Amino acid sequence: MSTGSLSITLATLADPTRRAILAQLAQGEATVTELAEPFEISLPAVSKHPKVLERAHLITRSRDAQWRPCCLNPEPLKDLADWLEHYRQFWEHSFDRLDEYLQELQAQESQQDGKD
Amino acid sequence: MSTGSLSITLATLADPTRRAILAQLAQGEATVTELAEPFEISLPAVSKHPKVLERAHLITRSRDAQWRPCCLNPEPLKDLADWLEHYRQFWEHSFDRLDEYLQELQAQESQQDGKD
DNA sequence: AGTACATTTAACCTATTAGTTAATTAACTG
DNA sequence: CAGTTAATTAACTAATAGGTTAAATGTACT
Repeated sequence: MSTGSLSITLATLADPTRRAILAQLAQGEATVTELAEPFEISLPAVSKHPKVLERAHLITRSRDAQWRPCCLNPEPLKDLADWLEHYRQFWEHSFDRLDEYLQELQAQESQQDGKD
Repeated sequence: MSTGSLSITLATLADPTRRAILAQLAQGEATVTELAEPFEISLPAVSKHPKVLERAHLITRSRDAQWRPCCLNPEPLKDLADWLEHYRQFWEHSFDRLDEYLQELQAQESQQDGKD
């Protein structure tokens, strides 16, 4: 995956309204008006978000008469997850390292206890 | 984790320079000058990124004389990974579901074949 | 004290973003 | 065909981001 599309994915997901829209679409397809319902902002404001999500390939849209149902597309999320995997070791092993450190500390203290 | 900090994490990661810096820090601590080395932009421009990364808690910084070594902090990445998990089913089961759907379709057709 | 190095701050510029209201397009319905 | 509903476009605004160059700060070395 290109650096560029990862940047676009992340920038698109950075907006909480868009993440809320994605969460709603995780429950199934929805039209713009349906998506707009939970928000207090104007309809044109909401309407811009599917466009942004579509440009980032996070959703796809079809046409059903005057409705434009939106559908979640998980591929960019998978790409993001793949990128994140490179860093997993850093959060998974940090407890181990803390643990190691504490054990080391205890070992030193025990040595001192023996000495004094 | 709050919606706000996820937004900050994502917005911070959306910049490719900052992701490159994180990748560099995955190899170990580095100073601003060291971090700047691979980039063509000015030093003050680079210098702004650690500030942003620090605000997002993606790095921590210490002080060693006139150097300010940066160190990766994986917590926000873990939070992001946790958020992403909610969507994993969509990319992992998407083939399965297509498969299921096709099987369902075939089953219905078989029923109809039986009836008619 | 004076110089050199690492980093940041200040002041500025430009592009982009997310919102607004008003107007427009497109499709169905009576 | 007239009216209604769904969605978008247009024109504008305010805030923010990421870069620039020049100046300032902090620390070490001699």
